[in-house]
Amino acid sequence: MASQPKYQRRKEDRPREIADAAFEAFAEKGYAATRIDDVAKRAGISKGLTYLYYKTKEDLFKAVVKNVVVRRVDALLADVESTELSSEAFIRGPMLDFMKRVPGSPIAIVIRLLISEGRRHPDLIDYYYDNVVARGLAAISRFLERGVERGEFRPEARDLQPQLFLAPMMLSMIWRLVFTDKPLDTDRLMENQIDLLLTRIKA
Amino acid sequence: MASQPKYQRRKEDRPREIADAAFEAFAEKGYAATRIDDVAKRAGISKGLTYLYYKTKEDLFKAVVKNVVVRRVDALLADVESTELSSEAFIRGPMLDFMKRVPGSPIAIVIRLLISEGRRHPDLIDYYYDNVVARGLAAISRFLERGVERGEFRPEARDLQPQLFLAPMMLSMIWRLVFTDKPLDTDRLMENQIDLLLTRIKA
DNA sequence: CTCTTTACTGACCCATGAGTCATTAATTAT
DNA sequence: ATAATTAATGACTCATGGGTCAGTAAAGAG
Repeated sequence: MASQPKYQRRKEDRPREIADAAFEAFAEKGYAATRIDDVAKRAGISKGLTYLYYKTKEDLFKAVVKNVVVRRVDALLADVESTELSSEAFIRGPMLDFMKRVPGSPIAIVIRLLISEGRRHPDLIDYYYDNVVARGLAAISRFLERGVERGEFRPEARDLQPQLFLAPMMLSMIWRLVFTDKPLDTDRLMENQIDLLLTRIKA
Repeated sequence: MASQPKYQRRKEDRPREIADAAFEAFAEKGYAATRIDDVAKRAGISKGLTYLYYKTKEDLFKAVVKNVVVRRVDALLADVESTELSSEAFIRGPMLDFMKRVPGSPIAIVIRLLISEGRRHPDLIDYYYDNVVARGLAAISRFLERGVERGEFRPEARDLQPQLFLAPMMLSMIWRLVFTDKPLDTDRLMENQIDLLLTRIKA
């Protein structure tokens, strides 16, 4: 009867596994209510091991945010910028789809964490702003610019605040985070906003 | 040398004083990081007294949310509904002013608390929804209806989701809560949105 | 097969903070 | 005045959970 080993040493994979487990836990309970012991259990390891890879709970928190963010934003932006559609078709198609997806995605959960815990981690806020918000806003601005150059948008499109595109997405996110069971057709909300904006800027 | 009393008994005022102190503390540190002892100090009383009026920290939390909300919303809605302006003038005037004020007001702080802690207090969420969100949305709907009846708005105005008015306010709130120091002309954001909506619905 | 290294465990420590309660003293009743 | 009532205190308890570390065993070297 060959006794199987009590554990395997997997130096390479542990950090990501722990961060994933922590993300799950934070998503469910929030930062403060999450116990390191619980994270460890989810990752299938002992509590002590967590501290080998992350010196404090705060370190772990930061790793989680950066992980989730980095893994997604790059892919998304690249994907979004590589289309050959007309400006209007692009907005009503891929961009709208993207906006509809975000409120139900892990990004929404990261945002909740930032809203609740962000003030105690200013460097995290900066990181998130630089790597997500600023890049997203810049992408929208570039897109509007391109539309004007192509003659698809009126020059006034350049003066539109990119946040006008994101506002209903934001409201949808918060709505779903807070009022999970209250009805709201968030898809229609975003469609309507896109419609408002397009009729304003279309050439 | 008449020794002054060590304290005064003020059964009537304590609950509100404690709730106010707790609101301050929650606003600064968030729910989890706030110590009952700190609340007591702010209120100028002993920790034990807090427990005479609020059985648990959670009770106190609920009282805070209800307090802040109730004290403001009634006044605001009444004020907002008692104007004799034309629909457009009303939107561009009092309503826009109101929207500009909210992101910097205590309401924003309550919303942060609800986003962070709400899931553990479903009855609070319901309370807030019924007393703030639903009433606000209903007010906007009534207002649109009135505009149509008066011939100031096109009938399609009835189909507008009221949330379209609130979306940029929401984004502004979150922006200010999270990215305190990053620039964003939130006032212009709301003006632009109102403008978009008005050109769509004006008769 | 033995030795060294180190990933990993789990029992432990201890600061913290929610909640309690015996005691004190301000107020009210008589 | 004196007694009865109860608002208010503050020292206490006790569970909790972040963080530590001595010891264990898996992997790799020679």
